[in-house]
Amino acid sequence: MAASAHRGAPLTPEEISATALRLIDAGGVEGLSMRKLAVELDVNPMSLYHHVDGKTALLQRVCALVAGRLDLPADDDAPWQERLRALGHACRRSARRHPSLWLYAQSHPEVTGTDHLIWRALDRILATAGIDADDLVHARKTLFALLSGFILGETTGALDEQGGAADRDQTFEAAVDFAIAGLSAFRKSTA
Amino acid sequence: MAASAHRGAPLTPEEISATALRLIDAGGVEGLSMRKLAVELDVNPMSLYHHVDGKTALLQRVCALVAGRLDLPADDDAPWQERLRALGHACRRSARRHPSLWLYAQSHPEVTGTDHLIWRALDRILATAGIDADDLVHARKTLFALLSGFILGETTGALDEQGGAADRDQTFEAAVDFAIAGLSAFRKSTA
DNA sequence: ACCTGAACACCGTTCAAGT
DNA sequence: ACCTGAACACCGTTCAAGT
Repeated sequence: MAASAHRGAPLTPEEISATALRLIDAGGVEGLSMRKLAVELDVNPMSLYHHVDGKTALLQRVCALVAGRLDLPADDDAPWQERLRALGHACRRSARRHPSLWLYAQSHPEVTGTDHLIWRALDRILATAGIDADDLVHARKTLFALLSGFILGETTGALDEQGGAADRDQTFEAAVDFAIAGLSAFRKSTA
Repeated sequence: MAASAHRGAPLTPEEISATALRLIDAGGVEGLSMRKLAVELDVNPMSLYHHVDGKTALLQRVCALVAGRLDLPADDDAPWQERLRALGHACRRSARRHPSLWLYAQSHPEVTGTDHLIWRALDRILATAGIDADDLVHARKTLFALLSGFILGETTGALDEQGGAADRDQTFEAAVDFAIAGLSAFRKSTA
């Protein structure tokens, strides 16, 4: 009845993270438990604690796994508007693939370490856009809020429930246009 | 040792919600349990189930309690920009008073029922701002995302951890300016 | 070294029995 | 009607004992 000894291979970290991600996608972060993960890996629940430092550490690794798969836009010479749009799409794509994990990560930022990859990329885009140095922090945080909130609303469904038969992709494009126009508030401030 | 019979009064819904809110503010939504709430009310844990339909229903009531205390801006003849700003400040104030509840509510929108109060008020403001009817849904959802994301980031601390010694209030004002400028993307679309 | 059973301190919730 | 004890089906995690 109980899970028997693991089949040969000694349970790699990659296997643990990948399986956890699969369970999260299927049943949500709330539905993941160390015990269920152990069953899925055909292993005694307590064996996991020899490879992971606890549930929080496990979730951190899974977040890192997903973050590594983001395909952020290159720093090419495309117009900054396009790169901004591409950054948003990359995040949305990932969030649609792993909704429950994104929901969790956004409520528990300590688990992702403030997403270095994404925000550094955003900073480079804003620099190209000619944002005043004084306002760069404000601009980054504001765009962070907009993107974060959009993905949150899309993931929870709050955005859809707000009525209006509008297509989600269409709304997202509108939000990007809004952001591009909004950035003028920062560019003009010292003019 | 165990909690004895309740002291006289027969445990009103208001008392339950108010006590739950207090516990949430003190120890987070995650830290609230039916059992702890019962101890706090000096009642047997199972007695609660005669007055509330379960933990989810309890959280719904607590959210409604907090939503009722929002002081949203009046529909006066102040400029729409000011009313927009005031709407944002009202939400931020509430979120700062009850951070854990807001965090929970934003990840579980089913618990708030899409916040009718706030979004109806926002719609009225946008109407005053002269947004095209075609774009109103997009505009509302975009502002929803921005406000929601800002409060999320402020509540979790993700916004602060992004470096920059910028004052939070200052960043919020900058975000409102950004939003006001961004709305021009909607106003010009049919011109 | 690696694995494991039992145990601890929790959960939300059900249900039959009490008053 | 209202309350309650015991119980069920879960959690994450510790720890001493096994191989």
